Amino acid sequence: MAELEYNFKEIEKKWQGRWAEKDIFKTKHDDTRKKYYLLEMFPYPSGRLHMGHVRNYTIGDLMARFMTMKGFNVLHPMGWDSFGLPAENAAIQHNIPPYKWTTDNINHMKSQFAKLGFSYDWSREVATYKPEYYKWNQWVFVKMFEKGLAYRKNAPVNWCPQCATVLANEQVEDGKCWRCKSEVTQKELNQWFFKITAYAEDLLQGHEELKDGWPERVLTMQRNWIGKSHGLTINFKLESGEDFPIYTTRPDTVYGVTYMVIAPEHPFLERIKDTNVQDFIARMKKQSLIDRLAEDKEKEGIDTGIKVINPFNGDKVPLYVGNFVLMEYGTGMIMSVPAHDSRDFAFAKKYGIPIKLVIDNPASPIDVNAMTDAYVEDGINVNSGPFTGLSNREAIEKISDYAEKNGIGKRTVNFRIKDWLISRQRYWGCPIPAVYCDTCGIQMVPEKDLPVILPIDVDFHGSSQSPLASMESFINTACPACGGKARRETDTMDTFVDSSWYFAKFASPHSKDMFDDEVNYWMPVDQYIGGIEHAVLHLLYARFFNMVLYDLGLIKVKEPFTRLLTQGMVIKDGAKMSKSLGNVVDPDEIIDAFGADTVRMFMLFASPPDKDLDWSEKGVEGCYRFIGRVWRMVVKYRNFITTETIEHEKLTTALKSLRGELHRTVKSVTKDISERLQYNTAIARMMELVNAVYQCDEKEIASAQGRAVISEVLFKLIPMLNVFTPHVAEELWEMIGGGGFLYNQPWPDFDDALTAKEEIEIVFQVNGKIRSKAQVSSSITKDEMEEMAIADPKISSIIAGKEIVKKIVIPGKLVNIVIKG
RNA sequence: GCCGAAGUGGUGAAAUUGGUAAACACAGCGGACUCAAAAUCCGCCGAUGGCAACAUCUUGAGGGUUCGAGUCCCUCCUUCGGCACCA
Repeated sequence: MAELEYNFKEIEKKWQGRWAEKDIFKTKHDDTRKKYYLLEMFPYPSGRLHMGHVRNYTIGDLMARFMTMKGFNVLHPMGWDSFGLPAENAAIQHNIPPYKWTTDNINHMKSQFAKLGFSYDWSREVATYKPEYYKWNQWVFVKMFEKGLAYRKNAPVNWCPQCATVLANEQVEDGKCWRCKSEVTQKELNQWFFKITAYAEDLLQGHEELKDGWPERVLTMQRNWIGKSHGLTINFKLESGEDFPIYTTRPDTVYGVTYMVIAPEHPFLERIKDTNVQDFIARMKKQSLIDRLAEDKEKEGIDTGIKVINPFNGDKVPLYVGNFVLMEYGTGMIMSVPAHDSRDFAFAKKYGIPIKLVIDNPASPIDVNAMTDAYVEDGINVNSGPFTGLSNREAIEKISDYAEKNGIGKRTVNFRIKDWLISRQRYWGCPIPAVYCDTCGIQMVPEKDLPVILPIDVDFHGSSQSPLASMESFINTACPACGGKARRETDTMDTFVDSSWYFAKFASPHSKDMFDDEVNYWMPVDQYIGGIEHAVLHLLYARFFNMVLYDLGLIKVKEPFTRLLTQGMVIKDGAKMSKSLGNVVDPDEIIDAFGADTVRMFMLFASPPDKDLDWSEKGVEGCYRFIGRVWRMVVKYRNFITTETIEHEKLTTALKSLRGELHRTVKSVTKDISERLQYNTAIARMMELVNAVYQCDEKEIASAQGRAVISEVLFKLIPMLNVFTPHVAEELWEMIGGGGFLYNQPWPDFDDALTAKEEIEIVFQVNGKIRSKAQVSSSITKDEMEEMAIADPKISSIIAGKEIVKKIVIPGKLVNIVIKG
């Protein structure tokens, strides 16, 4: 009997070998079936898979196998986000060249993928560190440069001292570097940017298309990040007559302006000679932006002595320099209305600036001298010239109309999102294809000379500096325009550029050009799966990049990801598994102890995919037990397999009920997977079915009709198991003589007529409280239910002598009798 | 402050359209098998009271709508996530 033990090691090896041998996961264009592109976010090849990866890819594999069984032509590729800083750190610390370190890691992780039995089409593998891939980063970069979407500018940028490179705004979290968590500082540097702001409106509009398929919270995070606001730019004037434009979202308060504030970095301030003011500006500029904007930071300012004229009422108000005004937002200058803005109120109190009420509370009039904070609610305009008496909501529109008609203002839309800083002072990334010539200035490398190859034989000498920066053989080149001496850009691209289009490359991985026609057969990705942490990073960048590719005519869809599933984290002892906390569980160890099928099932059973999952070794054991229970059941009944047809009406009650359970299980498992994305309950339903088989009398199952029923059970249950535990499912399929790869079998169907229970339990309530229950035939009528309720001894004793107000009968569920007194 | 998600047994969690709260599993307890243990199979398992039948209570708190609320509405509390001197 030894060969009939559940030996997961042998089984998993056997089927992984057969799948590979027959190359069954390879995908081709096929017009006879509907396409389905399923993608999980590709990993950074850090060396080993962690549980988060296992969870992500297990969910993806389930959906890929399910859609395949449902008859779709499924694209399910995998690749490597293989540029990035950890490779350089390994090089510096252990003197391993980044290329070798990365390649070794890819090979190791690929073997781990194989051990998990994922259904990837490896013939489409893509790795971003390969010249044939990153050539197209450079090619698109050149196109973007030509369109003004890639540009170089001097700007204050985020600098991570630990990583020795600049960072995009999206990569600074809470003032800290997203990768190494060290404090980010500000530096004024000449850097390359992608003009994502040009697509701010499109990125926002695109949400309309995504709102059914994406989690609400991801859309919200992106909306907040894009930060669209509607307002009015008002041309205040200096006494000299010069324009002094400011942006406000509260034009209704313009009659209440009592001072103006300007950012310390504003070039306007160069004209001020006053040494006190210049000292203040110098001091403010020294504070990093992060310090200045810290939450509890005291607002500081100084009067410049300059007066600004309000175009609405002619008021002359003082101009202050203030540390809280941002140069990058609006015009870098603001109007201040202390009566109706808390920050302005505090500042005015501190510097003794007058406060002027222009919006009153209609419910309880405000005494401006008694105010302890600004009045920021809606109200009625007062002291507002011709606009006095309007509701402030109305005043916003009327004042804006007036400003536009009289040339003193213009309705303006502002966005908080800033351009994407993409240059990195690092070695292990895609070279930026720019050349600097003293005569011709910035030049792009011509298309015929692409790719600019990143040299891989480099020596770090233990230094944290990028070796490119001092590599003369790389730097020295000829100017593409004049042929004279020129120098290459030594910065590389943010690795988020690499991952902004890989999903499209999977669709035509071997094309000579960036893509071939296949890209538009497969795109968009129908279902994308990955972590929530990319909500405003990768998921925003990729949408932007895809829109650029759309405008270049390379891709026919504007939005690359139709549906998005953000899977939860893997938690142990109340915290995310991480090396620093020491609560990491190595997937390899668990696979060795229980098998890949068990690990996969646990990942799907312990919680719904979008919620966090609590790691529990006991829970893993439970899944292992369930697989064993199925195994023993199949071994026990495998000799009963028959092709005899079932005569349903002739079945015994027990067999009828088992068969009903089977069809109900298929129905709910199908729905849980395809509609509800709730794999934990799908597994629970299968457990119930297996429990029902164990509950069924063996002699009944051994009967002729019993054999037919158990055959049906096995021939439907095992294909369902395939998407959760593919190795053992294939083995059991072979055991019952299923034939062919289970991977290629159709998903089991069910007969809806058989899903109805013959006998159901109904409840009898009095005033909504359950007082009695009864087993009845499912064909019972409403009238019969009502009669039964009244006749029920418990019910009748409760309602005896009471007035019945009404009776509510819910067919197949309950009877509720409402009584008085 | 603004926006979003969540709060259910000892634990992970179910409850699909407002209709039997706690499915399924983990842990625990008991039984069968065994010389014994493991494995396996079977049973019990929200709280309180009761020998029991049973009764009462129970989905963060308090109100409301309804014959009936975990689910809908209002107020509040807590936790997590995002944005935040953005004018």
